[in-house]
Amino acid sequence: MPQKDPPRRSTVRDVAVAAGVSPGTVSKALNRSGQVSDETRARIEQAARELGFRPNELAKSVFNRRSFTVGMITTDSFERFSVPVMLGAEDALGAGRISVFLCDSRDDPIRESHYIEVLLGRRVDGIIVTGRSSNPRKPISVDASTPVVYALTPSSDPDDCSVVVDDVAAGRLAGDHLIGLGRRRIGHITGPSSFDAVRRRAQGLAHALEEAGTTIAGGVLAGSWSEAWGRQAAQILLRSNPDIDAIHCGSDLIARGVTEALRDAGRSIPSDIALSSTDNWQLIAEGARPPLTSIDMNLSQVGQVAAQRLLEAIEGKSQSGIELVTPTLVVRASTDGGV
Amino acid sequence: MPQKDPPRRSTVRDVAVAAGVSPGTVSKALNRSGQVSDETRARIEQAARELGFRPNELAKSVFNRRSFTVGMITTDSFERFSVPVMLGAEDALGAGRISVFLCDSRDDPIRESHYIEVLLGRRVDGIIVTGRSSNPRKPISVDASTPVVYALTPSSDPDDCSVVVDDVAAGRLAGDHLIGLGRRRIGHITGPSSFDAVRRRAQGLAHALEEAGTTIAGGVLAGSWSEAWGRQAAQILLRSNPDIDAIHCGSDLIARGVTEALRDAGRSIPSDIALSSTDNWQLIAEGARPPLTSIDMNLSQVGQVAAQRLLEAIEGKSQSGIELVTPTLVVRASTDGGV
DNA sequence: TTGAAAGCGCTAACAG
DNA sequence: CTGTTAGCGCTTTCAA
Repeated sequence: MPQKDPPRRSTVRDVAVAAGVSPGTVSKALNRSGQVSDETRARIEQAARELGFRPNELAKSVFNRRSFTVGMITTDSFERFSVPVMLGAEDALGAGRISVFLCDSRDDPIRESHYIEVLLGRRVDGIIVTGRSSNPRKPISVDASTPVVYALTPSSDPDDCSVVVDDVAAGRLAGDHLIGLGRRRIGHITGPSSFDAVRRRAQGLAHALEEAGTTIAGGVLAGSWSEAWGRQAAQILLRSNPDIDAIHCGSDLIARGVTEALRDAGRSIPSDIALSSTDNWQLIAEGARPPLTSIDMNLSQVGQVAAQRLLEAIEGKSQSGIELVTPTLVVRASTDGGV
Repeated sequence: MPQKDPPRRSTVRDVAVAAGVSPGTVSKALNRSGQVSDETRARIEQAARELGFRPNELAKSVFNRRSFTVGMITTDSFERFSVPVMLGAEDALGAGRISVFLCDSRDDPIRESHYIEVLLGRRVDGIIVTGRSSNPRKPISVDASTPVVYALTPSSDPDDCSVVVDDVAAGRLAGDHLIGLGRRRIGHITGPSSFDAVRRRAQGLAHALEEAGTTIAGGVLAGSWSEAWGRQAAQILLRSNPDIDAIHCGSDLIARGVTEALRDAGRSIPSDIALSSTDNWQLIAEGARPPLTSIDMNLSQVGQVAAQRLLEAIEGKSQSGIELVTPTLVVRASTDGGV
């Protein structure tokens, strides 16, 4: 009879003896299953309260073969992008009384597979995989009975279920907005062209401009995600296309750099040049001079939808393919001189 | 005989029949406990591999009364501050093969106590509570057998174990640095004085200046954590103390605002005015013109130490009181004209 | 060296 | 309405 040193908490049996009934009856009373007389139930609940009884969910899980637990693996240390996704997912899952295991793989395949082993050992009901970039990734390998949903970073296997941001729509949204303001000579300064997101956003922007009979002024200026690149690219653009009347940026940080270069060049925002960007990173967008109009990628919605799909898959109704979440335009002073 | 629909994975018993031995022997062989002949062990491992057997940690936990799982509760949605703490903790715990449950209470007491219930039900071995501010908080209520460590935001009960950043040292570090550069007329622009961190940092700065025979020029300018306040306060300071030769800021964002105001005023950094700040938020500090010297609060170390203390408490060696983590100075161009 | 049996904490089936 | 029994998956005495 092994007796361990860890804390011995009160059990169903303890409650049973305290209430003078059998363990089975305690279970029924506390779970409102089966038929128990009000009088007995009251006595049991009383005893449970006095003993500070809290049912052991682990034991239930063993019995139910269901842990009400999911794993969330990120490759990017939950930086700016995956945090909102993760919170959205946690939110949606919490409502279904499911807890989330946090795993930061740091983009290391060894760590990642280690985490997968651990999660499977803990019998998670499913796994959400998230990352930074929207470039597809190799699917993780788990036994077929554990559902997996990819968020933000899709799986390269089209049979998997992925939920990502609609980058084309993001570009188009910005384009339509600037066009709607009457601008026609619109530049685009963005991140490295190795990112699918960069290419798709540019594509969406180009489509919007095409419909208005124009093209991206100066072409797509792809560089890095930094403020420094924003400053530099803005200078290039002002030199090549001095008559430009709007610029759309691939990130808020880039846009910050652009605001500075424009100020240095004596161009005012938005009257001379309207400026929009992507991410809607509040602290950055609102702190800029002027505050930035930005495309919100609705990352927490990505997380919520991913969680939703995972729940469905756990229930046996699994989807496959890539689901797109639509971004939203947030207008601020950098395109809105009116207010 | 309840037969559930959830996936039936292979069990010790399955491996046992496949290998033609008893379950007990499988357990011994796989855990390298007890004595098993090499030949039998090989056969068992072979069978386990073929069946894709993975031990059910939940069942082990029930037996061991130890889940190798901890809960992490944050009040601030894992924003900029608690993310590094959480990652540091996850790192330290992962090494001990402990998984982390993520709980975002959003500063809502109802949600918080709900999460605590859930965590205790899942029989976590311990709980880490973290938040945004360094102001003490009311301790969470759990049964005495579940250890709790507070990170970043200390418990108001001195008998609890808390791990926080040393704000006084942060202020002193900045002061010593600026003094070391030969500056003597040093201003301080910081966040709301309702934050303990704000008051303690100012205090540390003041001490450093005192030792050099000076005081904070213009007094402590306490406002908000925004860039806008940084801009505004810098203007105030330039007016009241035009001969100022250094400014220390309570956050990188505030410092960003200050850089702009100084540029507008035609003061150059660092030759006219040296500028230092707090947080070392890399993206922000490095993107500034010039890049900002900043005090790194070593948040991930806070998380690591908290995890360490929690592990000790789980082993029965619990500490109490507040432990301070020392910040680090990161020098960049805003105080270093030399390079 | 191996197997049989009992138990971790909980629940469901079946009697009474 | 309540108690008994068996079993979730695993481990650990204790015999053989």
